Amino acid sequence: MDVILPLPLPKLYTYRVPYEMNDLVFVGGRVIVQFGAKKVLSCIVAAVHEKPPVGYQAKYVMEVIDETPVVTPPQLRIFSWMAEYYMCTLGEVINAALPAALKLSSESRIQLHPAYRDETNEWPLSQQEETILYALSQNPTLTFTEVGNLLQTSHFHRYIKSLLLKEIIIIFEEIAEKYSPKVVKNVRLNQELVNEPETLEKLFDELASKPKQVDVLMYYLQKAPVHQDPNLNFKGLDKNLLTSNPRLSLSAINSLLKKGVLEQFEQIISRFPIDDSVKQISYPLSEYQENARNQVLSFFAEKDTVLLHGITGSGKTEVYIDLIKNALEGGGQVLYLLPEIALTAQIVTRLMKVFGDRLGVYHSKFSDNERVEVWNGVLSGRFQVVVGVRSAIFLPFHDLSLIIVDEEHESSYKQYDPSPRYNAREVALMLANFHGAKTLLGSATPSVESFYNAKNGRWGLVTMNKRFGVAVLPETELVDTKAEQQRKNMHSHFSAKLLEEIQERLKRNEQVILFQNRRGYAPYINCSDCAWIPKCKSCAVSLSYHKFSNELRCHYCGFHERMPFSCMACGSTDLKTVGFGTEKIEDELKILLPEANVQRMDLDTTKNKNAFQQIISDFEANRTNVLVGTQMVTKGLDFENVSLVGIINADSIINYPDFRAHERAYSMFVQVSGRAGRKGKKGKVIIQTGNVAQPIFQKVMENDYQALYEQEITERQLHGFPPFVRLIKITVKHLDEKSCDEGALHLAAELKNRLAGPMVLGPETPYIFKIRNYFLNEIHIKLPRSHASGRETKKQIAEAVFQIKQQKEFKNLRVVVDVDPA
DNA sequence: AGCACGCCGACT
DNA sequence: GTCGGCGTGCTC
Repeated sequence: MDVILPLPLPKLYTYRVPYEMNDLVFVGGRVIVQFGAKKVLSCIVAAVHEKPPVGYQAKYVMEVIDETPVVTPPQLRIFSWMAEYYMCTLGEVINAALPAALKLSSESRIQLHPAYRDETNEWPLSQQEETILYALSQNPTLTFTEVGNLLQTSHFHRYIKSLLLKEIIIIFEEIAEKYSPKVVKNVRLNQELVNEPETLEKLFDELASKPKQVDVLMYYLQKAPVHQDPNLNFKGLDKNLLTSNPRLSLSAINSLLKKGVLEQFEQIISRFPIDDSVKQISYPLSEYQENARNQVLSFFAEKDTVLLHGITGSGKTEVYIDLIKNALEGGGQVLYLLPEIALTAQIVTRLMKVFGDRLGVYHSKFSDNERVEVWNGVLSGRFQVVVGVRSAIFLPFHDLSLIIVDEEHESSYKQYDPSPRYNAREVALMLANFHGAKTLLGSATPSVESFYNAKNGRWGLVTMNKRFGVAVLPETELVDTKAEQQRKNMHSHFSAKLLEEIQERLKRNEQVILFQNRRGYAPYINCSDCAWIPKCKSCAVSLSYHKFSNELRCHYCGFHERMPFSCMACGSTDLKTVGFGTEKIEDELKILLPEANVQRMDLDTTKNKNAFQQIISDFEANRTNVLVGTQMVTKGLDFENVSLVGIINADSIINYPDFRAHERAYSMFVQVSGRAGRKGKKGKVIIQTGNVAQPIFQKVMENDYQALYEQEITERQLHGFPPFVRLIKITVKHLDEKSCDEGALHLAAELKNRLAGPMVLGPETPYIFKIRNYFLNEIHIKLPRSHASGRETKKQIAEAVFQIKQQKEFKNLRVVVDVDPA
């Protein structure tokens, strides 16, 4: 039997199945095996066969966990595809796919040897061993981690080994199922009392002197009228319903339980309660939307993928909902993907109203137990529609018929940090292909790649360029900050024009959103006397100043320290902040417009679970006049009362050294502008820039996506960027700068040797050349589209990396391969 | 990824 | 000597 271990190992491992487990093992189920000397872990069965690997005596499977598969065969197919396409191991994909609670892990524990007695011990014991023994006299068992903490060292294994050798302790492995079903305590009437109404009547007579207990019983009978339907008693009532009711006495409930009149029992319930009170509401489509829906459907008759290019406020969501309903009628499952910041309570509630408890929600803010329930709900077919973030593509669908990828252009569909470095949009297309499902990609500002596919006829293209209802497009005005500066019209980062407009909204009791794409107070500080700038010790970046916490922070490694009082280089106390982030904008606005109620929404103010919702509801209830924020304020939030949107510094968004910079900037401007003036009111957008001549503004103001696309596609063709080539980014990391540079050079040379020379670019030292103490170098591969999937190229890359790492001077080189980088 | 093993330099 | 620090290699 072959298993996939949730580790970055390049191959599968084969275990022998004990005879008695033969019938219990199947593909997609979890089994427990021992891997290595002691590690015990759960893994997924990938194949059941009888071919032992070359020359090895196999170990046996220890235990079979599941009675039915947790991973379905179509999932294994897509996981393998991901591993190959994104150049990672199956183990890494599985690891990312399974909710942590489905991954059983072992924690080694120690306890005293049953035969050990303190007084008969003849072994000399070290200080550390004494400490462990003492701890074991207080606790029956200790985990390895606990021992490590106890001794304040990570080298505790030698002491454990020593104690083991002296037969003082024993080790055992504990495997914990981390998923725990939610259990409620219920109470119900003693069944005899239900079966024999006379006994119940008699009971009431007996309780005449105990009015509190009668109250409890009456309440129970009112909530669960068992005399009308005796079956109701099986379900009983949630005990909390009784105990938390202030009109009922707790001691009365307890005496009834004691007497056996009521009995308590436990019930496993779902974390997503079935709420049949939700009436499924359907919104009728407008004629315009219906037309778009029909176009999508007719494209689906001949094409698998359709791009819906619909401007903000054109009512795409209604079209999606209608298409989902349509797909469900055909009996299949539907996956609706949204970027994290767009998956808000607003949209979930809206979908709930239509799909009720057939809808599963997969969000990264969910607890692990909740994720397992969604996983199981999809597996069992309870959830036919799932709305979720990028990781929802891992769910165990067995019969998808439609996938919707909303805000298709969003770069957050791409995962970078832990491998697999996948793009959920691309995986969705492959997933649809495997399931024979259709895919609808939607965006107001499609990615250049997608629009290219739609224009050249590979995909269908449906356009919605009218705003829904009476909503009108906002009016956009550019403010030239350079000119205003000269006219002394700038109050710090605010132009007189912007301030004036904000004040006007305040008077009219309308709301304002200000967008600044950088968090913190200032990106760096600077000594006025010696020009010293505090830098991160581990990364090649300056530290950002965060006023609220009075700290300097590194946005790359998380390092933070107190804001110094004086310059660390010359001792001068004249430290000034340079540049600005959301925090400074908030601060200054509070000073410039003291009457305004300003709130900030960025990564720093939304760290805890409820903060985000709190800020939103404050704004919704008009308790906040001005909302200052990063990208978070740009997505999916519909506020009717917002009539002004200000972009504080447009240039910082445009000026990125990246071939997607303009595309991203355009999309961001359009997205933010979309927040202004919904539902009838004409909104206004003010863009502050030092470069009014930048042609992108013209396109934003005229809402001319086509022009942007034409411009971008020309450039991409000219310079060889996607969609005309596939990009693969190879990052070479090393703790030593010289080894990093040399390793990168060698690797690039090897790649040029193996691949057609012009495809390999670099190595190049990136702008931020060190992160977390690792020096970086980048190599880019440009793979012509004619190379199909690039299978062969990837093989060559893998071999080249392997070969370089064989050389002992590059042993410690870390190589990260990113296929289709964002 | 962990984790063992083994080599090395430093501390008392 | 013992302790703690890495580098290296392996896991059916």
